[in-house]
Amino acid sequence: MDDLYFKNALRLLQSADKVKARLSGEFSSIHGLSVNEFFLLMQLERVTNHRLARVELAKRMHISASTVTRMAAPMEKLGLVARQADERDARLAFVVLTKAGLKKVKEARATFAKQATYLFQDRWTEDELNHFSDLLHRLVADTPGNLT
Amino acid sequence: MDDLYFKNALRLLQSADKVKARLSGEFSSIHGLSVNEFFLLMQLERVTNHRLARVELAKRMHISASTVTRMAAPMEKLGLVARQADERDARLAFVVLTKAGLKKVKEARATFAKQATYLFQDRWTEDELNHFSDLLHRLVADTPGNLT
DNA sequence: GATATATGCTTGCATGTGCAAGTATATTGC
DNA sequence: GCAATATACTTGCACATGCAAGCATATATC
Repeated sequence: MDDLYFKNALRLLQSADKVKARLSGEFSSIHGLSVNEFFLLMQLERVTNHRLARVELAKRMHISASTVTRMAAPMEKLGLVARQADERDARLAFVVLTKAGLKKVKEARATFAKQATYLFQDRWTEDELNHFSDLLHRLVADTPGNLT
Repeated sequence: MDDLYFKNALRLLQSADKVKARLSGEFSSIHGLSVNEFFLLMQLERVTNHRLARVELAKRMHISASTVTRMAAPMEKLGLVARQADERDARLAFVVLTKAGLKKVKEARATFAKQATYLFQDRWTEDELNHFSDLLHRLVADTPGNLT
């Protein structure tokens, strides 16, 4: 069994490396967004009021708080997100999705979907896709940042 | 079907982010190696003569050639890998695993295996693991750098 | 054999990222 | 109410990484 654990973890990371490398190039050149920035926008999109505290965003994306600060800054300059304070707790600085950000994330989603299609289409059956989806879900089901 | 493609690609990347974040911290503190450095050593370990040209290593790891150059330098200082020239083609600079590197990769493999165990043990059946492994394999089967 | 093109590697630069420390605000314990 | 602690965020630093340019060598064309 140990070998099976090892093999699965390794293949998971290698597959993701490959897919991410393939996505990254084209993705950023189309929308001026990195895949990670796209993920950040999607986190905001799916949540009530389209806003999250920086710490919460960090947890959901498995990145550090400082990275959130630094990712948000350029996107704020582009007008995709805005900074919003909390009335009760002056420490909190929400990242909130703007109208322009909402539009951008919808466009980027189409690109991501197209790339995903290239990855699986004509090679995977619907059954395989459903099963794969279920198994992957088990790895992220308990994660508050699961985007699916 | 489009949604299914999208969901699978997204879950794959999110799962990997989560697993990698979890691995990274503990892993580097134990062996002084990053997960990526460990992957590089494993690429060398599994290949004839334990050596690869930098360009070949880059392809197999889905990283740029310059990254290989920069990853190899510190590991060379630590004595884990060495530089080796080709007799026929003076452009080639192989990265070759040393005896110390071979020892290190075996130790690190144990740590990786332990972490992988935490990930799946008590939550996944053998059937599920085998099926997951097969499906992941389809994503990397045609990749020369597949480590499994 | 000389020139043009291709290939392998390195380096300068810009950007992304985590950790530890610093600052500001909240909460807790007394 | 005040001191101690905890939390949210930012910033300095170190390191990782890709791209484009540069250099050296190999291969192709003539």
